[in-house]
Amino acid sequence: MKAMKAPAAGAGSTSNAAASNSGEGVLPEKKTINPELWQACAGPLVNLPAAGTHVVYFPQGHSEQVAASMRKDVDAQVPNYPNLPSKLFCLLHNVTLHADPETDEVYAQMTLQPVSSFDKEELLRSDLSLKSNKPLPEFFCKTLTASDTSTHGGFSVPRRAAEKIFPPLDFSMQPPAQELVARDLHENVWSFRHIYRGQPKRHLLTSGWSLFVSGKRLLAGDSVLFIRNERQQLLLGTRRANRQPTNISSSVLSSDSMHIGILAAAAHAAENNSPFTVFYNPRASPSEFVIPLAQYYKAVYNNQISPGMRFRMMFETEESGTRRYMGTITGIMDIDPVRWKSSQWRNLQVIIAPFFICPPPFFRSKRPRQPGMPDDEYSDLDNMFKRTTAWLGNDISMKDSHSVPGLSLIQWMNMQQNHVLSNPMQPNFMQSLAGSSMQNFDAADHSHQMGLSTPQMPQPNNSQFNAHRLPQQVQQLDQLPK
Amino acid sequence: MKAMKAPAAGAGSTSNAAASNSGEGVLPEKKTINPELWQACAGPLVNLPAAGTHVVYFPQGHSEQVAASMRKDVDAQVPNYPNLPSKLFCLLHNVTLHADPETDEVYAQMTLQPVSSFDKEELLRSDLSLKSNKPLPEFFCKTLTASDTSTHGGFSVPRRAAEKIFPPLDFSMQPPAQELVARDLHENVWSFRHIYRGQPKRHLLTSGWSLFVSGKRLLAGDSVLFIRNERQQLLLGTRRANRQPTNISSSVLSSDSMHIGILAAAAHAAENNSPFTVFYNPRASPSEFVIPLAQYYKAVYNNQISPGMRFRMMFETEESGTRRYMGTITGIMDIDPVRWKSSQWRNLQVIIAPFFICPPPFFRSKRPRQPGMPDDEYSDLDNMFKRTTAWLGNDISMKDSHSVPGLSLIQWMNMQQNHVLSNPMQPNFMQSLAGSSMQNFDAADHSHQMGLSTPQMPQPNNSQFNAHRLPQQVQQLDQLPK
DNA sequence: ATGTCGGCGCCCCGCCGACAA
DNA sequence: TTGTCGGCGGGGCGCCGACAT
Repeated sequence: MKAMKAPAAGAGSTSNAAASNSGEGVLPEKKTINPELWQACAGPLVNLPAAGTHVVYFPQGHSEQVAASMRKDVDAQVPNYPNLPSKLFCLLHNVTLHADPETDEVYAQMTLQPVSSFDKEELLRSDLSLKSNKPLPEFFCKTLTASDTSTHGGFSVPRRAAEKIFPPLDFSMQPPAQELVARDLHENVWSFRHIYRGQPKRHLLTSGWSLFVSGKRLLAGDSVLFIRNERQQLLLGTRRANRQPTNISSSVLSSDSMHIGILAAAAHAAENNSPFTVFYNPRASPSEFVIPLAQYYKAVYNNQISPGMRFRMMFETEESGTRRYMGTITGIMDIDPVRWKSSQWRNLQVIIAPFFICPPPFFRSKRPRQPGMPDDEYSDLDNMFKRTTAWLGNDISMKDSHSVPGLSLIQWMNMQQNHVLSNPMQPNFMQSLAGSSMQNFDAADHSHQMGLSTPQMPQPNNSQFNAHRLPQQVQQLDQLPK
Repeated sequence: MKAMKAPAAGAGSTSNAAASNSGEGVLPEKKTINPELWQACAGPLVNLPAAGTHVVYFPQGHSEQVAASMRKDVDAQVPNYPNLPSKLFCLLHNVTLHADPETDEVYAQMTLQPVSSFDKEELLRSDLSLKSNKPLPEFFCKTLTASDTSTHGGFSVPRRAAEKIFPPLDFSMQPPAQELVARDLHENVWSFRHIYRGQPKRHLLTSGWSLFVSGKRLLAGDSVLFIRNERQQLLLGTRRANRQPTNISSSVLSSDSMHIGILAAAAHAAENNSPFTVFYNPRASPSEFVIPLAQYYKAVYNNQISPGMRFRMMFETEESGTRRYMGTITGIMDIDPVRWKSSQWRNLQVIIAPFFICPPPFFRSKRPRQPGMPDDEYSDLDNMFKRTTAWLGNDISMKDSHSVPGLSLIQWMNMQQNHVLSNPMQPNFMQSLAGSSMQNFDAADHSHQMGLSTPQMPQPNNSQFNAHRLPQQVQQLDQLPK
């Protein structure tokens, strides 16, 4: 069997027509980023507002993103901007998608213009844009193993993923094989030899794979994802596991100046109602800080937020799916009452528990799974038990299975640090938690309310719910640059 | 002859004691950067002020550095800061040296505190710090050829460089060879096999070299430099040729916000006399924007700046040496009279000519050269003729060879765009020019003064001096991110 | 179903002098 | 003096199934 020569994978692809060069135009040779691939790399919980609609911008959240990117907290050198409110109502002029040419890290550039008022029609248009999300195309996401990234061999494709995403093989060949061609976020073309061989039989990517690994500088623990779009084309993206903060920018600007720049730019725009530009990095930022106006209104005016209230939270799984958890509000207070008084940014303290509707013990899913899709279901439920029982103990009784799928709460209403830790080895947890979406709950059963006296610092062992809580690890994970 | 196995070049070196973590502390595992190596990588014209002395800070220049790093000019979205003067007198609390862990790009972090006044003693101390620069250690710098960076072979060491920098070989061996061990800016250890072989005989680095090239991701055109310090240790650094702007930071902060951040941070510090932090990137910044106080005073108060005045300008050669050129002032005006009125930043328009003291035609230097050292002499003078006659024409008469080595002018007094272009194929020219140092001249002979009516836009062909001037190319080179 | 490893073929990395600029 | 290339030997890249989990 002769090995097929890898046909110049990643060879210089010509850039697309430079169309989306509005607004800032930092990168002169801007390419058009495929929106589906961008969304897949960003994760299933990320939802960008639509251009032309109205949004709410939170300077606090923007500052948090910089702090996370710089692995440095906001410090006291930053001056106060008394005329800058904790939220700005803005018209979102423009949204362009980007990807770092070195790391493939996805981010979005938004041009915002503060507005002093808006009418009902604009609110409705924002509401409409919430529902117009077409379903994501088929894709799968796999975390690379040591074997996948070593120079010793190729890439082992999960069976269901290969059958769902890749073109069907011609099984009359021995062994069945074909050439796969996929484009990345920068329109670079990568080609792989896809072969079905071995004993037992399995799907493998061989020729071309090592060029991809070395070209993208992938390491074990990073993830690769393949998409088949509606035109049956293959797209592929990556996600880095080791989220090193981009301290590269520290060679240009001090983190203090960055924070000042964000606040001063927003303050200047707010005073003059002039447009300004922000960058949103969904996988570096703890939370979304630009949210649709309708989402804000539903959260604030359609619900009575109070301690004891329960709601649904969405978390991202390792395979880029989603999973439900339950959050219980334990307190409402400003996270920074000095600088940002009466802010709605992270003003809820929450504890989190896994969310079951009707979990039969040791239930094993028999129906066909869809590993890559945001399933929002209970596939792999035995695994879930393993993880949850490890930190919640065995004496949990979930009585609140009667969920009321209520109105959407907004993602920025988030717990501060008062949450039960899931698996400390799962760094995605904090990030997913921060980006979680919420749905309110039947608030009738308040038997599990914590009633903490000092909500910022969780009191251990005052309830079965936080019996295994580890405040130091919570603290530590909070400071990860997720 | 058996090839020596490369002894794990670049294997994980342990970080030094974290000492210099004052001020910002962005990088927690800060290493102590070797000052001599940092200086060599920064270039012979870079001169950092000493900590504890007084300096002058120019927000305009700081903003220019960001613009150069972002490949984007300052635009109109930046608000005015009427209370921010064009220069700030500051106490320089702290200077720490850094190097980008990815690219080895050198930069310095400075903590400045604006002062409302200073006394004579502080001015004298600043003056003293100007003279206390001990001579640089021996080093050489070579631009890598295609053969140097290809996987086909090793590194060809220039003969004089090897003899001057490397430990002497034992010529009783056949062939003479030894192992070289050198540390880079991050205290990583690289080892090379240094061998003297071939017909004709030459110095080569073989085993270990390719690991260095791939580890540093060096390409043909990049430069590598070796230093032998006073303890006979080898240090090595790199310089990238393709100065791609660090648009990585654009995924965090818009360039507008960066400019605003710089100006707002300086304005806030100026109002409160509070400390602030800046980063100075000598090879990305067009000019130094933090200069010693004494240097400023000498330039402003010891000289009568006027059109027609001549002075000496220092340029960096490709081999990291220096070369003199002559500048003639053709105009004095604000570069941005709206935003920065009466600023002394780049308020001189200058034309440039090569500087000869007594150039014998087709003189060929016979004395031993020192390729790496800042020679400030006329080695390679025939080459210089080739370059200069190509753009100045043949009818140049230099009558001003009687130089008066006057007081130092400061580097920020710089031409705007009104200069004769040297070799368009030499991208270092603009950078060196921007970082040039100046010495004033005998201003008696004004016969070559340009007397331009519209100084910003040079009028072609109104003098023998700008007969070959190419404004468009000047413009183009000006926008390079040097 | 899939992660890891021994086996091993062959490509290409990398050391050599020839040769020319 | 030094940049490039043909020659060529050997290390490691990369394809294979075995085997374990």
